[in-house]
Amino acid sequence: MDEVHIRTRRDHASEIAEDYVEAIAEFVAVKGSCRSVDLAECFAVTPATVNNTVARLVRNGLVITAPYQPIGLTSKGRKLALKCKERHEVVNAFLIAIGVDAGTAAADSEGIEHHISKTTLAAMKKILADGWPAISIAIEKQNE
Amino acid sequence: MDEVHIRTRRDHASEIAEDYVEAIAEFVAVKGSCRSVDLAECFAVTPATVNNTVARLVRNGLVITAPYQPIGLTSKGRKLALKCKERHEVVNAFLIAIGVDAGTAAADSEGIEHHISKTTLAAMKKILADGWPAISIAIEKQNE
DNA sequence: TGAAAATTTTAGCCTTGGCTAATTTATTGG
DNA sequence: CCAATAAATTAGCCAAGGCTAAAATTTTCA
Repeated sequence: MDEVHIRTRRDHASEIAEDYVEAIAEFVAVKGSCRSVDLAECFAVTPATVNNTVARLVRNGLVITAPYQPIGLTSKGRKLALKCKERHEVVNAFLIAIGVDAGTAAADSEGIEHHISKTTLAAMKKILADGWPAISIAIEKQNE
Repeated sequence: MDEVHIRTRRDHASEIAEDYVEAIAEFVAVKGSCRSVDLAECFAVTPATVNNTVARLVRNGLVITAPYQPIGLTSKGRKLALKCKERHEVVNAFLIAIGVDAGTAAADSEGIEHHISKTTLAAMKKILADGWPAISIAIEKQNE
């Protein structure tokens, strides 16, 4: 059991980092640059919190910025952002595929994405690409 | 976007509480009582951390205990534990159903469970009970 | 241009959830 | 029964991630 919870804790430590790089990449892509005020609005936190968090991400080598300047990603940050974006989109699409409404899917995928392993992500992608796996319950029920 | 992240933060704040009540319920069920040492081993944290966390859960009305005594749940705690256990089991079973191996399913469901809304949980349960959406339609058609 | 507005930063505070080390209390075996 | 061991608590530390309030900087527009 331990290893499981150790991973969960590790996942959590990187959740905010992942959310930030994903958002920064998005703002840069959509409006050309990313500012503190954008992230504050996006995450519903104060500018002070953004400043604090961005400083940590700079220390971690994910983000580059300078005082009163826009916020950008390092190549490491861009790489992470890309991975997260893809994973996020897969989870979102998958939730919709299993019948969850778009609004709920968007909300849930935001929380879920950070806890999806490579294996589970692959399983979701496979289903999105190839359809459902071998039929079990439904047909068995029908055949009873 | 904001509301989504506000919910994610709220979810996270209750994650550890949920994990603890779930574990406490499990220890009580399996071995009759729950001690600090059980939780420390379960979550791979030090006894000091367990003490600290349990004190918080007591403040929050989920847990009852006394110095050097076993750790139990309040009725509020039991109710939460039950809800979490069921949700956890659904997520786990669902991951296995989509083709994820049991070990990965166990690990991923641990992190995912806290971010699953009622709606998504219902979608997973429906699939576990009735089979895949597209297949169901196919069978319905066959039965026409 | 220069004053008001917006943005960013700083300082100082808080809770959560970790840790170690030392102490206290219970438990167990000789 | 009491000493050794195990378990639990306490004290004090830390980083993450929030906040407010005030100061500094940049931007905007009259």
